[in-house]
Amino acid sequence: MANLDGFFKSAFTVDNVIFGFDDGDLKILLIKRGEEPFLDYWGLPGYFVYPDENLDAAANRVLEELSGLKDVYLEQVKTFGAVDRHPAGRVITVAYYSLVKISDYKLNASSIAQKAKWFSIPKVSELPFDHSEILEACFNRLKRRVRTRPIGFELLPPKFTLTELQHLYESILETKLDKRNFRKKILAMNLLVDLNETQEGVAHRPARLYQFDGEKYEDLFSKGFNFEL
Amino acid sequence: MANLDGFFKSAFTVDNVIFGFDDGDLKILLIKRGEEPFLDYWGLPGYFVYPDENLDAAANRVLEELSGLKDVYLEQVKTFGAVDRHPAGRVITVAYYSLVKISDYKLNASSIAQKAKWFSIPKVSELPFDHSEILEACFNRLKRRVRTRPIGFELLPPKFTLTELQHLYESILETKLDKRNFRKKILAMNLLVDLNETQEGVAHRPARLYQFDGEKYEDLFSKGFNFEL
DNA sequence: ACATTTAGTGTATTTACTACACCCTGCCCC
DNA sequence: GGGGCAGGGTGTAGTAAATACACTAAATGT
Repeated sequence: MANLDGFFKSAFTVDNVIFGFDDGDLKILLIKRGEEPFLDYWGLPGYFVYPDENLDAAANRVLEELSGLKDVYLEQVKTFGAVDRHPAGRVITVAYYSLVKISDYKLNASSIAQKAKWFSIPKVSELPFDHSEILEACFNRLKRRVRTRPIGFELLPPKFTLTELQHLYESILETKLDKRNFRKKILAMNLLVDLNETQEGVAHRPARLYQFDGEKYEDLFSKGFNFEL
Repeated sequence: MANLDGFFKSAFTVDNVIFGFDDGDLKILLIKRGEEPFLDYWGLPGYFVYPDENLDAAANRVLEELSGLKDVYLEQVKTFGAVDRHPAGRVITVAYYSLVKISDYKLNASSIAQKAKWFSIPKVSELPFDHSEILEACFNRLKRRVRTRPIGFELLPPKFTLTELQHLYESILETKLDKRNFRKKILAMNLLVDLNETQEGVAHRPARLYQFDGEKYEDLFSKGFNFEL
């Protein structure tokens, strides 16, 4: 084998765009950095990948250390490797996004995050490193993916109303949707279970609650069914 | 800044799935490896990324060293980083695919490639490292991308017939398409220029030749037009 | 000239998409 | 306890897009 020592001087990190949905708004979780560079800036959660750690595992670890959550939806999006993107040397980063139910989320005290906070996406301004570019790539990926895979449900509590679901899609896709057409289409797929329960304590007519039937989806999917919204 | 030295001991490579279309078949370019590990195996072209080189540049370099081609369509797909994927240490690889016109392709003698050869995709068997997985990911990406972006033309000579174009789509999508509906749809987009020329020297009725109008596409695209096939 | 091979064309049917407005139900407040 | 308020919930008609389908045309080779 040729001498490759000169190549083994790089590092890589994972960065994770963590999406949540709350209060009718799509949000992402940012942390106030506790280390240089960019000390005290709000940035994407991320960290170096350990030598004996797979990439997906590293992305999961970052998420779990920060939030305590396991088994969340996680998808690799793109790798960013501009030569000068990190001051400490050659560091490429593998960007992931994940979808969490904000109701499950519980902030963990953590060495890498002094403070974490949910931000509505339009309110996110310039981020350190190339994190703005990473956010954009992940958001774009989510926009496309959410139309062809039933991953929106990862952002909602187990029981949800059709209006909540519609608002979720509206904030991801950044459009308005027609109520009747939306309901027609989503119900026609037969992937929602009507729980015969209604909201409580709302100051208006309570809405019916539904649940997503993941098993049924898997079954249909394996037979060639394509979710499409 | 905390001591991060322990992290700066990794390397990364790019691997490139180079697609071509010839003889009615979608093909990929493999090289017979000239180095350990996996000496003499057919594998994907790829190499280490130099310390001062961006990722896209490295993928372009690999392609150019091998084929002499510049300015080809290139897209990053996914990064593979299993801990044990490379015997020389921790090496993650960023997978790209590229689309070349086989007619332009001219084999370059190269240190990393003793020999290169086009393989029809179904005839590709097990590849070294995780290259089979990489191929699958890139092929899947191409299948999706080709339906929503006019990138198929990158694989055809500048002048082509509608039948050639249809066969190209059929071999990427691995389906049969209806001739009349295909022509109706593609011509309705008004992105093909009828050159008023016909094939010569064919033992049947010669077909008209068309050219893809990339400028027109860019113009329409910027106004919200979506290619969709 | 005739057999072979691929090129090229139109219509009818079905299916999916879009646009659109009113009544219902429960709570709150006066 | 009656009226107002705030969403919840429902159907149809028109339009556009997708599909299925079969014959004639033009060149070459024998």
